[in-house]
Amino acid sequence: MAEPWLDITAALVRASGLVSDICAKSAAEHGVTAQQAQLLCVLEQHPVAMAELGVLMRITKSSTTGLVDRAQDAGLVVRDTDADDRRSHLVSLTERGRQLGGTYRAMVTGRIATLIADVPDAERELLRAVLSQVVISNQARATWPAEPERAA
Amino acid sequence: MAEPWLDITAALVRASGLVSDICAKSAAEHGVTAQQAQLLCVLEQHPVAMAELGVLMRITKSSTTGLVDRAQDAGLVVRDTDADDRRSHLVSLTERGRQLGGTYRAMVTGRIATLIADVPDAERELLRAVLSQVVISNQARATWPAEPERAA
DNA sequence: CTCCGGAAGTTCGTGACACGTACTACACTA
DNA sequence: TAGTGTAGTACGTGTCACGAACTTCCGGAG
Repeated sequence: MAEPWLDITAALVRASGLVSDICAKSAAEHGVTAQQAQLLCVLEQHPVAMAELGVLMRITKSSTTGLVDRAQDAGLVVRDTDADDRRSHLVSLTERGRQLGGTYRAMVTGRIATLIADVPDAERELLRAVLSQVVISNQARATWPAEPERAA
Repeated sequence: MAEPWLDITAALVRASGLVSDICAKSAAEHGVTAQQAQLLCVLEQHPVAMAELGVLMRITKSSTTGLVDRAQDAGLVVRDTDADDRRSHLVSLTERGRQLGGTYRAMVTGRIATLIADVPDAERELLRAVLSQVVISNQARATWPAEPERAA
């Protein structure tokens, strides 16, 4: 059968689904859901208050409560009361959550490397640069950690 | 604050989330869910049997039944018995489903055009070509229609 | 010091959507 | 005709999203 031709919208939407499926599959292989895996990524760098978590993940307060409840039940995160404000809780990773998040990210990274293995280095770097600029300019959710700005 | 540096995995995962959010928001503005919008896209070209729908959308038979039930209740699709095999149903779009699917895709297309408005044409074409090749090579779910192969 | 408005988070009810299991109706083959 | 397999549905379960209402706590004004 003839290979289909994809315009930019089709390419981006289908690529989005492909990457999303890789994340979901990798999460399932770690015994967690895609949402829990995202939570672990968001918490990777430092503890975050519940309200801020909801903002970062673009979900409501009640959804945040449920997601953190289930992650806590699974032993992946803990809630600590903020000493300065007893209304507020800080959510942080347990050792188990940190380790699982690490191996999850390694698995996703490996699968993405396989996905783009046939893309020449120059095109891959352009893909990286263009998508980076697009997600930064459009305030994409930070559901995968970034590195600090590196020297040129 | 310093702009973060994203490697290829971070860029792809965050871009995936961004595009997914555009689809979800556009679907909600049409009064449907993201899954229902995907269903309308899959059915856009021709009616599909239930079993094949599940395969195309990468969901189980029971999930397919539920999704089609809710879309049928919303007046977006109909089921027809296959004359050759009375076990089988073909699912097709209603006029309302076809129209809603069309305006949904136009809305997503417009938002994606805005997303990449600042990307130079040459880079945009390379992005399109690279992502197209990646999604075709990796059998991404066809949750957005393609055009038939066009003459060079 | 007291009171009020607002913040932080939880609870509850609801609905979508995913899965697996078991079932019914139907098709095909020996 | 009987046995095997297919197509789809019903049911139970769990996750995850939302909005409304609630409790606890904080900070500022009077």
